[in-house]
Amino acid sequence: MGVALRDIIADYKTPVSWEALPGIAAVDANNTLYQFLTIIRQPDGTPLMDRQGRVTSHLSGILFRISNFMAKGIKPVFVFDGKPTQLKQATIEERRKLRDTAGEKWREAVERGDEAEAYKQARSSTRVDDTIIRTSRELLGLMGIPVVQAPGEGEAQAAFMVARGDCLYVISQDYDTLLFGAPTLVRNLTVSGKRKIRGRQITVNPERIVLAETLAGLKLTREQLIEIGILVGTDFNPGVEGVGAKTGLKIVQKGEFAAKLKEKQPDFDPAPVMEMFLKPPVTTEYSVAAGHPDAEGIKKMLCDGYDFSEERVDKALEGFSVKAGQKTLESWF
DNA sequence: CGTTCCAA
DNA sequence: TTGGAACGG
Repeated sequence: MGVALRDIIADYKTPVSWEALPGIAAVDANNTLYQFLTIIRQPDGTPLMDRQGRVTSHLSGILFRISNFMAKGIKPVFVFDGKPTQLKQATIEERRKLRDTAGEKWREAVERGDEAEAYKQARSSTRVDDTIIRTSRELLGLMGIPVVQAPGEGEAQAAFMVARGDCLYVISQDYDTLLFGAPTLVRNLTVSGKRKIRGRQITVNPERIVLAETLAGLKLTREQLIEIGILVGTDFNPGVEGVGAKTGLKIVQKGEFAAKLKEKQPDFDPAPVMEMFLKPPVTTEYSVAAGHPDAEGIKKMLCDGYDFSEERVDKALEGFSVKAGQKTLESWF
């Protein structure tokens, strides 16, 4: 998915404890929903569904994660994607094809009883469609979570909101927000900290990446970081074959970005992509103020509408409303 | 992913 | 009490 800068950013990630995170956080909504939909599945790949067969994985993810956020003093603002730019069309089309193929392979794997393959293909067939967006927004509204509609990329809008000081950091798994200028990015903000990767269980801790520290450490300007992104490939351009983050870093540090592109992709003009990261469409028409959670409304939607257990929803709401607006010990100092 | 269950 | 397995919808 996101721009593959992991290998050069690794040294500038610092573990961060939950105690250091209270405040307003700009959540990359599409990234979060995609994550829920890919991961909250049964071993054969079937997502959580109500009795009518409507997918509910995202609703489960939102309910429990936000309940935990609230209990820890993290006030999320969900930022949704707007209209994709023309630059992204090729990527969108490519992803659609991959999803469709995966959907077929999933069905085939289920038929022949290959559970591991079914799970893998099901994940690859994940799509954050209009229904997922609509139902997520409905639940967030009932929870009193502010929602921001980005004019373009949600990641750009989230970065902008942090840069303006309206939010403390962006929550996303992708590094794209750094290219969009997010001063601080927090990854792996999950409660359990445990993840099963290929049968192995590993502990994943929340980590913080400060853009200024990363640029200083790599001796780069933000424009140069974007240049590396362009070389390895972004949602807006395919990248140069055989160039990863480390090679890209070397090329850019030697000042050979333009020359390398001219050599490998003579017909490609990187200026519009650079422009997209430096001056993306964003809006100041938003509010990060949280509303009051409507416990009855949430129960009506989830329990009556989507067959959630009332007991579990009640429990999630408990941590929610009790701690909402309550000062954490940390914030007194 | 996050919660709950259950064996040790 | 703990942590891996099963469940949730």
